[in-house]
Amino acid sequence: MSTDDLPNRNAGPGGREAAGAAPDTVDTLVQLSFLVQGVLTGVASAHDVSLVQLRLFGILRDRTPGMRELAHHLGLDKSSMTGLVARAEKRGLVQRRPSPHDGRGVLVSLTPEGRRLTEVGAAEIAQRLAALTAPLSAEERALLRTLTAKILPA
Amino acid sequence: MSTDDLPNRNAGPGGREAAGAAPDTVDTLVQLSFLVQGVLTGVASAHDVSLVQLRLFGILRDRTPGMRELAHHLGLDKSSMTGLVARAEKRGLVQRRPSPHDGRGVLVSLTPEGRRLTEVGAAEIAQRLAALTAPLSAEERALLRTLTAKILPA
DNA sequence: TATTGTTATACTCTATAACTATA
DNA sequence: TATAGTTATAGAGTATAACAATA
Repeated sequence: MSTDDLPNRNAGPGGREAAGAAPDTVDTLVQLSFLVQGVLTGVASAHDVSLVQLRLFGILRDRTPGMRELAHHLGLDKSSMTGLVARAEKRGLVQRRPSPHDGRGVLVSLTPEGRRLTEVGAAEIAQRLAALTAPLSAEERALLRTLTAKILPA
Repeated sequence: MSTDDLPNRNAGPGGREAAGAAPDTVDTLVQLSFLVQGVLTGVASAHDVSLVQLRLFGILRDRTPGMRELAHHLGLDKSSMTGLVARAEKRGLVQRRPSPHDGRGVLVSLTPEGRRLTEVGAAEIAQRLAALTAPLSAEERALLRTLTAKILPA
């Protein structure tokens, strides 16, 4: 949550000279990312789940993947999925069922309660982030989308 | 790292109608935050430290705080600091010394090696994030800073 | 043999509660 | 009493390596 994170301190590579110089683009991106992640984490913990759990549920909104695919989506090792899914399952938020096509595989899906939590969480995130961008006009928001789209991977 | 995170799926509150509609501002912010955090985490783990450790070092660049102040900066409980600092200390990256003014307190500071790692890490982050914004013109970057400044807390 | 998933193990990170020692 | 910090404990999250079952 703190804002004085890593890059900068008026002495980075490339060198900002003036003492009271405006924060550069890199700083801006870092601070914005912490702000947004703080919102995401806050919503997750308001529902007693971690951000990774919430991301897991988000993936399951329109998919019923196996552990391997899930691990890939989350950027985790497959062995990490076992516990993650097991904890969510124990709380009745997801369910694990044997794959009909592959005797080795399981298919993970949201329970009704898990889906409810997911939708509520998504709505809260959307609402809180919309509030964050409230200072921007519609034109400025459009501009922000355009600029960000040039940065995000295709 | 996955991009299909929480908000949206063409069915959020406020409702995007068209099927192939452009991603909205909220989505954009979430994706951007994950992209940036991925860069930060990647740089940290390239040096075998966590992002929290790297943030800790960043704070210590121009301060010699006590555990309590450190915990406040990182948004952690003071009891969490003990292990965090102890692990960094064991690796020779920070040092803990008794406060001269308060018999109960300790002052945490970077070792020369810790400072080296911090500067290298900050430079790598700046470099990688600059690369990320390379598709933007100087004017566009300035615009991005302006827009973001309206979102970030004063 | 290759793949899917789990288990065993070990570590980091985090919080709560209880404690020590100063103030 | 109040504050700074640590310790004890518990749990989540993560990875590596070894394993079982199936393909």
